[in-house]
Amino acid sequence: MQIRISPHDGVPIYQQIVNQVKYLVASKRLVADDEVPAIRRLAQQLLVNPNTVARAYRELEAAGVLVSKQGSGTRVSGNGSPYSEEEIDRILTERADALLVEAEQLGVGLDDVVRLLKLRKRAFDANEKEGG
Amino acid sequence: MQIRISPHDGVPIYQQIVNQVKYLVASKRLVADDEVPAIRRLAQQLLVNPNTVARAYRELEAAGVLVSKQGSGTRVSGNGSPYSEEEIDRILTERADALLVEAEQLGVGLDDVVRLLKLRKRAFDANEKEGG
DNA sequence: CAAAATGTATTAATGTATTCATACATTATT
DNA sequence: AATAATGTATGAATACATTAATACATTTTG
Repeated sequence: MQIRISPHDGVPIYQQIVNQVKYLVASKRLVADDEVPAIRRLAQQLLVNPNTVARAYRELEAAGVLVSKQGSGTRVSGNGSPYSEEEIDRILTERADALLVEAEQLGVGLDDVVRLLKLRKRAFDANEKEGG
Repeated sequence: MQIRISPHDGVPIYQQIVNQVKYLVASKRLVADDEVPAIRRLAQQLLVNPNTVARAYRELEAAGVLVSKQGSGTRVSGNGSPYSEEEIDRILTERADALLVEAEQLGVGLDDVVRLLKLRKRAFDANEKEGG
């Protein structure tokens, strides 16, 4: 699994792992039932303590991205997120508000924000079949 | 100044103050040259240590939102953000990507995200003349 | 059944962030 | 000038987050 961490980036290692796995799933590089590396194996690959990877996997499981089974391994979840419609709306509204305030503060209008969002979405989708 | 903090919300007090002042400015409840409460006064109002408010004001000054002058007071800045076009683009791109990954993860498509964003923007603008 | 691989749980060590106590410097006010 | 108001700076106490060390439980594999 292609993951790169920056040990002194300010953002915690386990969080970097979470973000990148989410990205891999969102961009279809990882799909349902794909197996992810064993905790100890990824830990060795990243030169990091196994507990750090375990924590990342645990959070990803809580987010509905992965499913772990003791003795067996960890795989990409087939189901969607474990959140209710209401929770999803609350989460996204919160993020949307933060983005709007930030943009306003930086002098960027709604139209430009929407434009940027669509641009990034395209860049995102373009990556679906590449890489590996 | 209407600010409410939740001391044990998980998010730091100084950060809550920063967020809310940014919100007040973004929604035009505070405009250029408006004076904000003195550090000690807001601290007393919020039942918080003056240094906590001082830190919030310091960060807001670094973000170009406020301007402090020793002995005089603190006011809303007239100028825009202190960031270059390049930095603004980098900041917003980062946030946009995070939002897209989150939405994808939650099973929400681009169209719905854009719809939500426009909805929130309207709710935002509707508040410009109210409150106080 | 035994061994090896996997995830899980508990506790401790360490680093970082947050808040506070206190003193200082500058400006406005009288 | 004196006083009071303001923001600024420094160091310590405390709390929190992150990572690590170690042991445990479950499942697979032979």
